Amino acid sequence: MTRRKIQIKKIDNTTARQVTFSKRRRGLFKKARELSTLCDAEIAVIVFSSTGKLSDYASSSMQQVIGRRQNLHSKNLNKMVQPSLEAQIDNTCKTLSSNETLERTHGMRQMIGEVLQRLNVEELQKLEELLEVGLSRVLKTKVCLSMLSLFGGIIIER
Amino acid sequence: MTRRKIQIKKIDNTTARQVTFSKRRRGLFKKARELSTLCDAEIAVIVFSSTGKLSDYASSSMQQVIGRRQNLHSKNLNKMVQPSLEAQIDNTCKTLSSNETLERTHGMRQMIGEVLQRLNVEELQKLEELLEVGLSRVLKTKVCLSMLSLFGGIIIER
DNA sequence: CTGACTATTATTAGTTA
DNA sequence: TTAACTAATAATAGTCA
Repeated sequence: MTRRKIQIKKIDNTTARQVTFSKRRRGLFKKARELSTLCDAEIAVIVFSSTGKLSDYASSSMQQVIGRRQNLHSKNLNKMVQPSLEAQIDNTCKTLSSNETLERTHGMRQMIGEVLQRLNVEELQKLEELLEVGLSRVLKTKVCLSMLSLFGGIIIER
Repeated sequence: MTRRKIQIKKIDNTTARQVTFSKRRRGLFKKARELSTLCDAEIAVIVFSSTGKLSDYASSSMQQVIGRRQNLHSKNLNKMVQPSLEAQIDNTCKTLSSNETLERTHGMRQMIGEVLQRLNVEELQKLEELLEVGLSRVLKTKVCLSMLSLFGGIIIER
């Protein structure tokens, strides 16, 4: 597309491929950012490199769709002052089960977004272990189906 | 960026904004496709227009990340020959609760992907209603926390 | 590897049909 | 409206430090 026109197929040379990956990924994110700003659109871009490394762009309201917090890249990730995991879970449970006025699905989705914004990776892993131990097989099945339903619903509604 | 350089801020004129949206969205998807092909990367791009309409691009392995089936756009979506919703759920439950060798989390994630690929939008909505009725509030809380944990885990691991 | 350079191609803003 | 056209800007493949 410049010194020479190239054809769009996998670049064999590993080094060249990595360089192109970096350049074009930056370009892709820039385009996404511009489109979002110019047209008031919400955009999420998720990229896995061939070595499995994840990077992403998300306009503000899409942060929760890709399940990450605005400040995930902060060096101070684990040093932030925040309530304990237990307190956060407890608070989430209380909010979930007491707020009768929230439409259920909407409330759940919002909750997912809100809590994701407060938990970091390590905490999510602890939470997962916690559930791992506590859930019966029957419950797991229901959980899975619920996830399926809701996770599907978040994205698929169109 | 052509007849004139523009500055990147929301385009006021509605018509112009819509036109630009269409053009640039196509450009964004093309860039994503090229990056995926050239560099063997897995990419998902999710776009909501300002009016809320969803469109997306996903390289093959990312189809399940954005929760849609390869043939979602098929006109024959609802005419496909497939087992009843009840049979699918039943089968999913059996698989989930009988396969002892599947590592739990991995199994769940795989299941989500697999089932999403078989259910269509209407079926997901029916499934959601079904769960709506059946789940107690306590279970809902656990379901939400599980989703949080697993949904977070899918994306956040890096 | 990483960043800067630039000749060229690709994208697109504004225009016209 | 929607589509095609181009002049002009933007992105980038290849190169070099």
